[in-house]
Amino acid sequence: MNAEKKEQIMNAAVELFAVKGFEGTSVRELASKAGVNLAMINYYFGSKEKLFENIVECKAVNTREELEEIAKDKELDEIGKIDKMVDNYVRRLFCNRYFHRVIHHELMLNQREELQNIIVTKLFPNSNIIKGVLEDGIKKGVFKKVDIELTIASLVGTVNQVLLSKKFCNKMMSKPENYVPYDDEKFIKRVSDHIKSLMRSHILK
Amino acid sequence: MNAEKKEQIMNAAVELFAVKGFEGTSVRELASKAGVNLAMINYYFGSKEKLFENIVECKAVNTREELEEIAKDKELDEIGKIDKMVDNYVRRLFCNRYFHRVIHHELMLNQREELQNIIVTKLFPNSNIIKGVLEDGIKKGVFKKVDIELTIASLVGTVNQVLLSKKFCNKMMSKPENYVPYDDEKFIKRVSDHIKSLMRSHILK
DNA sequence: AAAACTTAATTAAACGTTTGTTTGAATTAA
DNA sequence: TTAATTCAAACAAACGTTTAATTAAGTTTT
Repeated sequence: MNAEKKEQIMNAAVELFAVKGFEGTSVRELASKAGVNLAMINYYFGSKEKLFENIVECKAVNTREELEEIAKDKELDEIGKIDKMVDNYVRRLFCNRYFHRVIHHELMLNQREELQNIIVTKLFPNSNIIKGVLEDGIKKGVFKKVDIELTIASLVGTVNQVLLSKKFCNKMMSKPENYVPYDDEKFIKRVSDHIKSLMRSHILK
Repeated sequence: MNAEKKEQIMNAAVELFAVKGFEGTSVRELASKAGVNLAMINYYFGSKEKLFENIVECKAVNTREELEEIAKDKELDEIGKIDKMVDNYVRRLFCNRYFHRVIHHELMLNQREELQNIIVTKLFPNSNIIKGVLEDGIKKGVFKKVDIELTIASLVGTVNQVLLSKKFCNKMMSKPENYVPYDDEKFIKRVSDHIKSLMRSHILK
């Protein structure tokens, strides 16, 4: 197995799936972008759908560990943990925005049951860690008794909102149409700062 | 032109596009669901893509007027306006969740430039009205000097987050897999209340 | 009011492409 | 020599769209 060529195909696929969707991407276009022969995709992955599953399995970097480390850090208080998790989460999503789009795209559709289950079981533990920190803070009396689940939805949803539509994002931010906000370090900080401030005022007593 | 049959086709299309995506829906499946002959779709709309454009033009109910009425209401103070707008927005999106999914889906993809422009020009004025209220509140000194654009992103993003993936939503809310939260009046109120509380603590001095 | 005519709506069948996938020969690597 | 890789070509199936024939509805003429 040529691991390098497999990588090439997967990278091309992530970008195409993100921009055109799974159904909107043909294997010919995909092969062309990856610079490999059409038949190589089925040779390596078995089918277009198996390629998709392979991508989700591979590219879902183990983010749980990073978050768990923050959750266990005894040098941080509850709000400090939330701050650090937000920074971590925003940065990671901005970096892997193509992959994240693919995931989000797939979650929206009710196709490919199998794939949905893989995604949910990979994503769920992450939000569970944040949930734990919120619960701790409430128990200790440093956080208000907020709606924990929806607080997480606000956190995740805010990032998604700016991440998922460049056009709408630029219009809202009064940036030119061709501006790419996702590589702009200042913009990442702006989003991070906003969410942290939003969370602080919402949960801090 | 048989307006009733046109409606049938559009309604079937919205639901299918929402669940399977535009590319993932075949005109045969669509015709079958709408209970019309395959050729009727091109007879009435010209093409599958024109049908899509037609849906966006037709179904985008003029929500601007409702929001503008709230914005102009002299009986309400700034935070009262925000409260009412949130209620209005959440309820409307939950009611038209299929259509909203289609819009969101299309905004994510960078296909069909024409269609994207239609959508953005229809959606943009809405967020601009909310923006106006936030600016007024800040000018009057009753609101904190928050990041206005990202505050709107949080508002919209929170609703989207619970609206766009039933599976993830149910998992997060510890509901059974087959539960449909979007018709549950209690759930709508819960989301509304959360966002209002989030906004109040974030923007109120 | 009936018949003749005209236009609109509906249909099954077929159109040419494109789709994902497979094949079997050619090439490369071990 | 053997096995793994690469490739052009072909596969059947599904795609969006069009066609030409038929039915229904509406209008005009007798």
